[in-house]
Amino acid sequence: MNNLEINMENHEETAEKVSRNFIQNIIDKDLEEGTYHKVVTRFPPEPNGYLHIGHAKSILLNSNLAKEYQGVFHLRFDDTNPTKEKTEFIDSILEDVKWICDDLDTEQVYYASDYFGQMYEFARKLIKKGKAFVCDLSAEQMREYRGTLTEPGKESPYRNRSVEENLDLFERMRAGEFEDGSRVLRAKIDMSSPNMNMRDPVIYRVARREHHNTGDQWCVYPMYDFAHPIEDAIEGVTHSICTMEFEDHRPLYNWVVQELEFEIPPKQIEFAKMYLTNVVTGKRYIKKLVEDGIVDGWDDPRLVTIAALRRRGFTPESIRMFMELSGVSKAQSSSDYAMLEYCIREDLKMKRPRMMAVLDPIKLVITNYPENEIEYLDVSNNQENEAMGTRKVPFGKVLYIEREDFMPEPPKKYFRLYPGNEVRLMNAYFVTCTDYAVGQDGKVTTVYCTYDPETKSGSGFSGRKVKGTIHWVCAETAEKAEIRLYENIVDEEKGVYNEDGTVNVNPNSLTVLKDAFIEPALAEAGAMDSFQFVRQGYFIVDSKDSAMDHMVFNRIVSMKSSYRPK
RNA sequence: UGGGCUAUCGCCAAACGGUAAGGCACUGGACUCUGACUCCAGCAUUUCAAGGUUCGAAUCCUUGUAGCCCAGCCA
Repeated sequence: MNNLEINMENHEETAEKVSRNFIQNIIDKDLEEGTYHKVVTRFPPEPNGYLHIGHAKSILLNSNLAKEYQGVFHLRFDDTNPTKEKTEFIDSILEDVKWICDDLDTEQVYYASDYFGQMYEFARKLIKKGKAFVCDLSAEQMREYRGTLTEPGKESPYRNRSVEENLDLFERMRAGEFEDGSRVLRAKIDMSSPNMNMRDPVIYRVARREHHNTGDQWCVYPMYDFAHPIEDAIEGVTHSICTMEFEDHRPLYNWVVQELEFEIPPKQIEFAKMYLTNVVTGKRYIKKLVEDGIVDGWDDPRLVTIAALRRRGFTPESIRMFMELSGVSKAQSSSDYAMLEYCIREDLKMKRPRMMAVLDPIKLVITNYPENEIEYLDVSNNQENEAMGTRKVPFGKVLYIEREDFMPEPPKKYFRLYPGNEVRLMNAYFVTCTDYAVGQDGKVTTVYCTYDPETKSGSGFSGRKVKGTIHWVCAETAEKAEIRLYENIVDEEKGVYNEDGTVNVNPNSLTVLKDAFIEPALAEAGAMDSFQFVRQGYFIVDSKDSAMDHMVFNRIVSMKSSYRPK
């Protein structure tokens, strides 16, 4: 080993020092002190909607932690409230979680509803300990008894029922003897606690609802605060990582864990939710947009549900990278959408082919190019990754170029085509603009040029340089395509709803370009293939319906451009 | 105005009493057969504010200020 290699090694060691987040610090300490010996984490969605980008943070945080500590990660459906839950959502969540962490297998999937029997017994245990009671107060009465944020609550008149009576009543609740809402089981804690969650919280309610998993087996269902710690304990979860709004629930979580005397008590840790700037992440808002028909469904590419991002062309790798770059903390924060775009650009740029497509075409005629001749140029699929090989691209006398790549009267520092200027046609020849034609509407229709055969791409020509390079597509062989440019649908700076109650929708959230042309090689792509359209950004084949006479592409992200006229 | 939590660059986020990492964004410049990519340079004399302790404070103490969460038989 020579000195250089030694230096490199040292360098790598120092560069490896990556900062650890506060959760890793907690786990490190727990392991060191022997509180736990194996890390078990979980992601516990309620199947009442589709997952969005914010959930991806929780999924990845939990699964990565399990991986890092050679532990186990569970996907657990927190399906304790049948009034809101649907199998449609279970299916979508399963699909999305599998997509985000590609190594999830079915053994890691759990259902809270599978523990209903055990939960019922745990509730009885609480009753026997004198720590829970059946309460006959109505919902409104209970609200009155609860007190306010600044005033303590009053104890329920049913609080001191005997253990026997409570056991009997609870049994009859379960047997279906009482109407929905007529009685609940409550934990007996402290009505004067400054923490509202500790004021004798409801832990079981009566609800005659068909459950997607247990059918009509139950008519009493446990509440989150009671069920969750039990679910964690049953599964051996060590670190129950949730979002900040549950911080006030931690004392109750710990109360349940303690009163039920679990051998290895799970520990709840809270972190701040991920918000994205100018994007709707609230589940109820997304739900409303779907229900109101403002978007086409939960996977409409203008949303940031996982399904929508997937359809828009984001890769799981890009989402993972985004979460890694974002970090974890307890401070309320909102990540910049630009960072997500950076991640998908970064992920795609080396691994997807770069092809030519013209989104807003005008014709370019090469006056000195032979009539009816088509030549096939060798073009690299990705100049930065030669392993991606080459392809043949047809070239002829008549081409399409981008409307914005020609200006009759160019502003200063415009490097593209204008009368008298010479530019490179990418992967082909230099052309000089000699003339142009304008249609009745005053818009340019055709640009006339001459080309210089000596300047052919790959010929090594170095006689002169040009400032601009533009892309093109051969008119005779080009295929037609439809391009959809999606923007995130709602501008949250203005709020999701306007004052009159209408949804504040970005009117330009979807732009459809119907007259785009793509090079022939692109026409062979299958649905969900992604490409970089040279100088246009990254696109994904969204639809290739044989009934249509063209392909449909969605834009993932546009490219940066440092040219801004005026 | 009860309780809980948070406050470090436009946006995330490190720093754990020893003299403010990094990424995104942005701005210059170099390179260029993509005005992309890449590269190089610049971007917090200061950590919500004011006091205090200390040789030394983003870190400890005091007093304020601002934001978020909690009064579902939702999760």
